[in-house]
Amino acid sequence: MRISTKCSIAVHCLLFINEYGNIKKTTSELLALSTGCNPVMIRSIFSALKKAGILIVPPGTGGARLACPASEISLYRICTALEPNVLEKMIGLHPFPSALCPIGRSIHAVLDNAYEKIRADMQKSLRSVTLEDIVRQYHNNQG
Amino acid sequence: MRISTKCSIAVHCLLFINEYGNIKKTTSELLALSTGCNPVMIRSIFSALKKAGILIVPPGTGGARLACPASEISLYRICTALEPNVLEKMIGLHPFPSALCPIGRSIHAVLDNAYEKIRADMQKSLRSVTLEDIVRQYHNNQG
DNA sequence: CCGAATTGTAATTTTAAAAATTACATCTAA
DNA sequence: TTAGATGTAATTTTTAAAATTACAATTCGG
Repeated sequence: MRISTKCSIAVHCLLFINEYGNIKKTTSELLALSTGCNPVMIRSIFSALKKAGILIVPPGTGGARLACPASEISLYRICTALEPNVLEKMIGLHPFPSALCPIGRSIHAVLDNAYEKIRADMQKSLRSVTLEDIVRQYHNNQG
Repeated sequence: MRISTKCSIAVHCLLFINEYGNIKKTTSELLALSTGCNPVMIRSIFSALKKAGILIVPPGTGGARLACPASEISLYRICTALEPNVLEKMIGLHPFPSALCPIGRSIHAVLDNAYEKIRADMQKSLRSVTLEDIVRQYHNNQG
């Protein structure tokens, strides 16, 4: 699985809430309109962000708001909130190498070793970008 | 799109050819057996590796062999041979943000800016692992 | 306390992407 | 010339992502 569009939708919503959360009641309906996806998708994303301590979502009434400063919300936190094993699933393994072949028997162990390095680098990279950076970029863009 | 299983299958095949290419005629049929996928998939992967200057595939007769030293074949070269825009497709963008919303209008530009950093880091990481490393790991694993 | 507006979530359907299969033309060397 | 390969297009199957439907639970103004 790639890093799905959910991550981009989540960033979109968090940015929206950060910028306009005080002047608009940020409901799943409103954010569905803004992102162009459906309200159930938004609620499912919010549910995951809530569990991860990123977002406060008052049930019943609308008006989600950030649970912590934007500088503490990295892309890594967002991605793993939405899909805990995102890095493991990022690079696909062929599921049925032959046990009759010496390469087939050890390929998964060998690849895991190589991919582990890629995953560690990717984690570091995803940690290095925060919602704060994205907010700054949005402001520059609005210039 | 994630980095598909094609990349893992390609590494499997290249490792096989590097280790046993001189004592076995490495046909698409044989590698299909070893990897557990079908011969057409192998031929399609070989076709891409051939165009990228990684593999020599004599048409008609079997017996593919490496076109350059294992130390020059990085995971990045393999991945991009198989799917040129692999990094661009790695993180999904939601396709229809609303043009009526200020966030909706600029979200793609803002995300592209953030994701570009992730992609650059990922490229560097994928470049840092070569078939030579994987061959070494295979030998360690064999004891 | 009622009811409109909202969140929470399970179940289902639709859509899109990955992989396998089929088919057949082309190439090579014995 | 023929058996055993590769090359590739077209189709089908399988799997994963996303949308939709449905409805229970929550909140708060009146």
